[in-house]
Amino acid sequence: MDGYLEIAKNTVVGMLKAGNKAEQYLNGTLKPFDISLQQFNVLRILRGRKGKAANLNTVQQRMIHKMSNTSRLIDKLIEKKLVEREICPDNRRKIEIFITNRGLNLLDDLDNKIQMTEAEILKPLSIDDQKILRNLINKITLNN
Amino acid sequence: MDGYLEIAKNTVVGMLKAGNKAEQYLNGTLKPFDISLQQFNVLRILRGRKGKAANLNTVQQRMIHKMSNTSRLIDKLIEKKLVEREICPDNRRKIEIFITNRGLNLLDDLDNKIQMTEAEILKPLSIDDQKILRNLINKITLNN
DNA sequence: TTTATATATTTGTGTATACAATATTTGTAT
DNA sequence: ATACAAATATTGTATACACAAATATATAAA
Repeated sequence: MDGYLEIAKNTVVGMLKAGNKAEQYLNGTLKPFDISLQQFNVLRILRGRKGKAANLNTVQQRMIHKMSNTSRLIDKLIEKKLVEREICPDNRRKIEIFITNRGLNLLDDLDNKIQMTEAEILKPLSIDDQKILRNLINKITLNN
Repeated sequence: MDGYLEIAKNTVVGMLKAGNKAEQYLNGTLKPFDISLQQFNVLRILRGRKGKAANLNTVQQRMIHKMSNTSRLIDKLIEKKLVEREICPDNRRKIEIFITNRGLNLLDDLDNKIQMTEAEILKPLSIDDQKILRNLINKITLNN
């Protein structure tokens, strides 16, 4: 294997490892709150809509993990009373999902802790390196 | 949220997305061969040992995904006759795992396809950018 | 030698995930 | 209107996974 392919391989393996490490750390932070990273991200997506409803399709498109089963993930959040689901009156195929006050409060509690975890993950990098890394990664995930 | 924290957040989210994208692509390439990314990586680890045995502990440490259940993953590879397992004679607690010829042949078949997938994932980056990305990521995953 | 402790792997079990199949509603063409 | 296709979400099902508990072996201590 020549140099070019070797670099590509190492880069991709590194991406996998880095993503996995971030996931481990974040899940560790979330675990005491009995919530998974995917659930947390859905909550953040809903908070970002600032009261506006989101239908399942929209949520799915913005999710980090493109899992095929957002329905059941939402079910779990509903069980915990962190979100609510209604049938969209305009189009009864769709559903509308809202974050509850309880969900918002949970995110408030988590924000600091997640920030600390993010800082921990990126600790080996200077702020300038972080910017470079973010820009390179953004190029890769542009269409996702 | 101020700039610093925003950068960290975006960087971490980007890492998650990039890792996920890479995983999706690689799994897509592997799927026709009825093998998962984790199984593929174990096979590559074993090939890297060049005939030397690896015990389960060693494999687990080198795996990209630090799952707790390497036993059953090995079981799957044994079912497919891609690896073999023996009890270590020196220390009967340990097992020794080898890749079979069939496993090596499968890796041969896959090498080109995986390289093409890696190139596809990294297509948006120049080779210099790939090096920079790899170096930054390596700093993050140094202890993993 | 017996007991305790550490190491290495396997197994049990509940949950998560991927993928396909199935409703249900809407839009479109005949 | 009726039939057909598309969009949207849910459910079935097999597999994968995380985590803890159990098993088996080895090492150390009393």
